[in-house]
Amino acid sequence: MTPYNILIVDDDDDIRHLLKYNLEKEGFITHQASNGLECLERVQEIKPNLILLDVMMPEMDGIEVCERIKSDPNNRDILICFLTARNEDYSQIAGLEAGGDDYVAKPIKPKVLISRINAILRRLHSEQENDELIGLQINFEKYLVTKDGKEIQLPKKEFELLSLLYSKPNFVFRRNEIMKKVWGENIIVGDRTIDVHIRKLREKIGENHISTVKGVGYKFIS
Amino acid sequence: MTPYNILIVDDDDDIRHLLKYNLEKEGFITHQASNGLECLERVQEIKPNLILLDVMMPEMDGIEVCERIKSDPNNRDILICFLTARNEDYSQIAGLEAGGDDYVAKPIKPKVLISRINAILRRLHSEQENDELIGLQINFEKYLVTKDGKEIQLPKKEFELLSLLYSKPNFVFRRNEIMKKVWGENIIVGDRTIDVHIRKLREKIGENHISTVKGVGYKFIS
DNA sequence: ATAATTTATACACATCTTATTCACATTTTG
DNA sequence: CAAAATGTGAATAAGATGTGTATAAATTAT
Repeated sequence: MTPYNILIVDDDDDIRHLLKYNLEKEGFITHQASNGLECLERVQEIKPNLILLDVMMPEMDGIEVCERIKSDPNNRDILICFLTARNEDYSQIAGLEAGGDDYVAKPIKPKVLISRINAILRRLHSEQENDELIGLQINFEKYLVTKDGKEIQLPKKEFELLSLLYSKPNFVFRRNEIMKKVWGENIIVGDRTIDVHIRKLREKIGENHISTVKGVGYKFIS
Repeated sequence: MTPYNILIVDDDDDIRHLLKYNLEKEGFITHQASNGLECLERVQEIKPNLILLDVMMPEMDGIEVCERIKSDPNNRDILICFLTARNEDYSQIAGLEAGGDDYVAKPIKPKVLISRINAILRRLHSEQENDELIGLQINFEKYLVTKDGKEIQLPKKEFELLSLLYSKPNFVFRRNEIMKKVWGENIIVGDRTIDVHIRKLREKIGENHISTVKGVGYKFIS
């Protein structure tokens, strides 16, 4: 989890400080710019993940800044969230058309902002993760798993275990559920057996696909 | 991104066609109704995301239609945008009081309308997300709690304790009730155990979700 | 059929998390 | 203010999972 970089752009010092304080408290790294030009410079320097961009600024307004940033394909991963005065209806509309990803109305309520930011970043995140994930596929007929184009042969038990977890990504399977479904009702095996298979699976498909929920069970991470 | 369903309600065929054309060009799915009663029927059928509702219509005017729709709690997620003749000031006011979410003045300029619709839908979107975020959510399957968009993994006992309280928001659970349901009838643990778990929960999900009722127990605040 | 190889299970122990306790601080109530 | 209840920090116990290695069982090859 590398921390997210957020660039705060507003001509009002107080607002910048307010945002800086709240965002850093949440563990974000923040950077500042007080006008459009400065913003463009800093974007090149630091490649932030997200820009909080005031719409109304002297010299160059947020809309134009946004358009310029978005017009550079190198910046297409940068999210832009407008900060807009209430009832400033026009800017909302124009802002979103200019390629903004969201907007938050002033006066800014820190909690709302944080929620919103997390929501935006999560959206980004899940898209990215999905891309990555295309790497792991299960072929039930052929009894094999394809990871990053490479085919991995799994032994029966491991395959069945993985299939089970994979069947409902992110769903936590309890240990006894796993036991039943993979080993069967009345077969009794030792306590550590599941773990050992999980270990082997992790060795083969990578650590970050199966996660442990202590006291409960395991789940496959999508 | 499932496409949005928009119900167009106007007694003027030309306007309906104009709107239909422009909205479908933007990728929305449209439906039609030419009067209030028909509108109410169609609402039941298709549960649109947004209704564009003419204020001046024979038989039943838009205001009344709006009130009827909004009075059904099943429809509370449906947005209503009035179409109103310019300077028809009274209807604007009455319309918004009746529960409309926005209004657009006639004569309708397609571009303006589209922008407006996008803005409204966007607002809906982010508000929904806010709902998700501000109240925290429990996902029993995934065994995790979502707060402000962040997923929090809770240890078993804490999760069970929270689940219990969360199951009846604002209901006060007595200490011995909690004891029984989370620890079981015959398990005996010290006096401070519950408190300590409550403390940890508070550390993780925030102070203001669980409140103490002295001499009785704890409750989850919705 | 037997040896070789792979897969499954077991077990002891390391490591890490979670649960509980306890002594004491703080708050609330009557 | 005293008594009761709850909050808190730190210590400890209990619990669960990870890991290395051994052994059994099953497959496969010879």
